Amino acid sequence: MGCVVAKVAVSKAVYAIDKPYDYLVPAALEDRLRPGMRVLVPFGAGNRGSDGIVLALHQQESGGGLKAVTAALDEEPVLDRHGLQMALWMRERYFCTVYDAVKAMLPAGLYYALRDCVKLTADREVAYEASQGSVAATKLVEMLLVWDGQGEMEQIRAGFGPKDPAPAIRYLVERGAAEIVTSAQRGVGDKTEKLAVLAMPSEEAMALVTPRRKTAPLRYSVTELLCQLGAASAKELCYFTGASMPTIKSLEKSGILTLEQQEVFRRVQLDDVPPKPLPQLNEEQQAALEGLDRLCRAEKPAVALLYGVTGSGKTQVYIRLIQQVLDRGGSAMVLVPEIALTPQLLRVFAAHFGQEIAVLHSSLPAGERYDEWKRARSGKARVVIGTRSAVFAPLRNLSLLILDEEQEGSYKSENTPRYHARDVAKYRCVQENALLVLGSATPAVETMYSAREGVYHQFTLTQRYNQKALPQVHIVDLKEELREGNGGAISGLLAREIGDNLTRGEQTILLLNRRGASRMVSCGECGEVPQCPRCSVKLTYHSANGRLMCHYCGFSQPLPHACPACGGKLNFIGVGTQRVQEELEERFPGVEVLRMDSDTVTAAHSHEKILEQFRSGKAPILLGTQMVAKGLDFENVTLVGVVLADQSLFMDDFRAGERTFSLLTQVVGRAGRGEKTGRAVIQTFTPDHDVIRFAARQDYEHFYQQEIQLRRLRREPPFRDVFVLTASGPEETGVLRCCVKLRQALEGALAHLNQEWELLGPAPAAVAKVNNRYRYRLTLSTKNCRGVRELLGRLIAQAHQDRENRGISVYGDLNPY
DNA sequence: AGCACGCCGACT
DNA sequence: GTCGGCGTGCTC
Repeated sequence: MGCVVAKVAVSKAVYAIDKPYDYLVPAALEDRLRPGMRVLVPFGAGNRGSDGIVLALHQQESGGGLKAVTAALDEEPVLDRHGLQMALWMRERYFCTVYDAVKAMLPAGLYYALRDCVKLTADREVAYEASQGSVAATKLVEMLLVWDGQGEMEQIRAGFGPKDPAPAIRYLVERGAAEIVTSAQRGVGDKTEKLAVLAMPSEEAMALVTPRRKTAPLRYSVTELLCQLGAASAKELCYFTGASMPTIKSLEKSGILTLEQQEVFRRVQLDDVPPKPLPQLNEEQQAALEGLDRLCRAEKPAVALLYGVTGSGKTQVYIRLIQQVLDRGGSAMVLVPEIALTPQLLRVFAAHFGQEIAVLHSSLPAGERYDEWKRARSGKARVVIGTRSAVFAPLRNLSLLILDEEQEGSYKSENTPRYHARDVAKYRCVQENALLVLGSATPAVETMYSAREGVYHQFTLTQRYNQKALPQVHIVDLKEELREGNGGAISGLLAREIGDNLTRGEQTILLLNRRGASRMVSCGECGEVPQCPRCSVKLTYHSANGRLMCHYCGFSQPLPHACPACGGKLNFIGVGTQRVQEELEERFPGVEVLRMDSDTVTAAHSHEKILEQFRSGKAPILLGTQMVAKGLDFENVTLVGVVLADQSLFMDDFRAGERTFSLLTQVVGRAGRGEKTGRAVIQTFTPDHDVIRFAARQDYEHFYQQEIQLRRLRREPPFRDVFVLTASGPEETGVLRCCVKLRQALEGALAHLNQEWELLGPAPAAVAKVNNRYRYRLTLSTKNCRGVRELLGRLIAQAHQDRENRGISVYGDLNPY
């Protein structure tokens, strides 16, 4: 007698034991179940429910000893053959489980939150009867009766406190008084922002929390703040008071506030955008279009670099190219960096493709994201535009994939699976025989290298839009400024230029590198700088809420009145945007300075609103971090100032030069987009640094020449790949021991490797401790090949299973930074 | 990682 | 004599 067996990638299987597990398909599901559908299966000794995805189905003589699939979670496959293949590819390349990859590929709205519940199967008396003999079981019965006979595992754990409820549950289950059920419910996830609204008159609310002000200070502070505001996002409440989500939740339970779903990213209305005729192209653009279109129609997949200086009209080429793809019945995808996905950009595309567009963005509300995903899958939308994760969008007949600003770091995921959208895009284009277009004014060194080597096709746009000259750039030596007694953030020259702009009624953009934008406090007496108790970083001061905060773990505390160590007076150090703003207001009294950084960008004051305010010309100066450098086209901006160019230059990673060059080039290009010629001022402590000089001249060619030589010399990408293995755990010695062991195992295995390699470490990570976990890393530089990936995968799994490594987690990352 | 099975000390 | 401590070993 034959039976159907499903190979399933299981969610609860961690990396070390991740493999396809065989499950019997019950007769009732035999006709319905297909590969790519998610299922609910029992897993582990406790047969707890786990979700999984069917990788394959096959006939087998007997299914002896196999467990059976509990239920199908989908009506239709959520991944096709290519999708499943890609998940397997991601596992090998990014050292994640197959299901981790699957989760990254599916929209959050489709994600099932699995809840284990304990359900009483007997009535009140019988249940009590059965629980006789175990105090804990009796307590559990009482708890469950209060909750109408059923309770979630989380609730029960909370109710039991430090005691483990598992034995009590087993006790009842064995006696047939209860059962464990796993329910799959579409989870909304915590991605969407919750809006807290005061649920009663403020006097009443305050009366409720005031008596316990001493014992529950956070509840008090949150309520107090909410009374003032009436409504605020839960995130903001936490930010300003230092509370965390449980506090808010408990206030909700007490009926003091209610939580409502709020859309983080308002779905941009694209219905009312008037259609536009196709853009006219100049000769260069036309040549690029024709070349790209030829590649797109070719039998074989290809990669092309569209290298065009800022303002050379890459977008027009994209639009024409997409139109031709649509005319042939294909579909296309445009990926942009996180910060570049603005309503303006969406409108440009909507003007040409209208309802054919689906927008996929990680901060879209889960429901809408799911809708857009479905529109793409059904073929209703044939142009997907989105950020990193949109690379997985279920488009059919994909024939063109555009990665704009391909050098941007936001294409690399910093969480499991640590994929790079460029790599995934490349893989996908090969799978589906599509053309991959990498667009950039400052391509990643690896990309340009491939283009020069003839691996990628290259198309170049050299002419700036309406033939505008590049801005005049001045480099200011801040050492010189210091010698002349100006220790402020704004040099004499920059101040004069700003002054000129003010009198002329023209606008100025000032950029502060994020790394330098943090502001710390330091004791004037003993020099102490308050540090995060859980992480090895200094706390940074946020004036918006008057607190010292940790950017790594979210810890925060009110700014102390005096030094906690010696009682001395605290001074502010570091040049933050706030500090520059103050300095500007001093120098130019009465002039409005718009500030844009992660502090000022909140639910109420979005990115877009600030930019709109600036665009309308109300404020003469816009000051901000990286976000001001990207894709802003303002007619009236004639001056760009880089307050401090050095910060990103002296990081200890090989991409520092490339990133600095790209950032400076982009921001300098922001000056003079309109009729008037622009100027730029770059302030730096290292005015002779080549990267800064090349960027000032917008000279990518020489920057590239120098950088590629350096990379060759140092054996960095593209000549080799970098694998970083990071171990983290609560005890430093254990983590270190784990790394040393890993290193030894690696060295042994690498000895037989038939290619060059170099192994560094263990060394503490740049931030050695995060959330009370110490982090050490090994760095292996060698050419990325299957052998190395398999070796590393094996070693990570091994480390995971090592008894000595309890509590330590190890992960691998390919070409991080 | 979880979770069960299994073998030793503090209580009814 | 049992409840419950945490030391090994497996997960279809």
